[in-house]
Amino acid sequence: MTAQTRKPARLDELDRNILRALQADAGQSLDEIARQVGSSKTPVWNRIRKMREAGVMGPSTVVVDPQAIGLDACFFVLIRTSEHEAEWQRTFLAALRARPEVQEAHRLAGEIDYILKVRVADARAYDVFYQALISEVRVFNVTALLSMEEIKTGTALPV
Amino acid sequence: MTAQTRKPARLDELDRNILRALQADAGQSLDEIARQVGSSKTPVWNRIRKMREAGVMGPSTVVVDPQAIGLDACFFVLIRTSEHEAEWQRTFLAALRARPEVQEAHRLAGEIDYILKVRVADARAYDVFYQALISEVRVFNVTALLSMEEIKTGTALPV
DNA sequence: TGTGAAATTTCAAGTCT
DNA sequence: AGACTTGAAATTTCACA
Repeated sequence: MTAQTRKPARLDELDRNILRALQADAGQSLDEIARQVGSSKTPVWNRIRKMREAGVMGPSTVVVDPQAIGLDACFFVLIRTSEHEAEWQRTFLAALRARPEVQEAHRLAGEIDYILKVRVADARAYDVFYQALISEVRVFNVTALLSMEEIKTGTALPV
Repeated sequence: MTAQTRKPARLDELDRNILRALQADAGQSLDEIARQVGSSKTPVWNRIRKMREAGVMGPSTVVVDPQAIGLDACFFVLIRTSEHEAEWQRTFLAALRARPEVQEAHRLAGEIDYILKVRVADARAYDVFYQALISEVRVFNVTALLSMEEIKTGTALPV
């Protein structure tokens, strides 16, 4: 159920064009997409179905402006730990998954063990999050990097 | 055109519920959403329109599985620079925005000046990206953190 | 504002070239 | 395989409470 699941999934040029169009705007009609990729409704629709089933694309979502809902602060958190037992890791991952302010979490290769992207209302709210986290699980060293400006954001992949 | 645009946008409980539903799955029908938030089609539709216009939510997109399109490597790149002139920054930002492998870029407070999230096919492709970047713009120090496992990903905000 | 129903589009399948 | 056709369901509009 985790990590490193191989997804072969051969995609041709038409598939990639469809993905590009959908990433730009998933709310478009089939006709528009078909026109953009230079094909017709039926084949486009069949390919979308196939890619959905293959897990190439997940459900569609809307991107919400964080500031509009009062989430003005974004931190990247670098975490070093001394513990590497399975049990510790299990608790840690569960804690991360349970906290909605953690937008992203990766286990890393090298000196730094984990990196998190955390979105909160302000610095005060980050401290609350931080205190809660270190009380739940033992970590060796934590560095928080505060974002001053989002230069680029987006989930769009170069397909 | 950049940074720190204030978006007051008063949202009530119904708005927030609608956002939650749309973040979970933007492909749902109006009827389903209305049922979930305990309202009816037209008011829900009006609020969605209003929030779209206000920029609270952007266009809907699909999340594409990176592995399915051969993007198996994910790096977080920490960048220190000695230059802080406006002209240098302009060039640097333009370079980041132009490169599709850069999924995210933030200007930071503190010792580290920038953090990037970069998605590429493999370590070799990362090196190509890295060489291209440092040939375009002078940077003092670059640290690349390789992700071994994506514990949590997603754009869903806790609205 | 929210409600209910009408008209226009769009989806999703089946069939045929 | 891709193009036409069709029934069902969705979106968007409009008049009313």
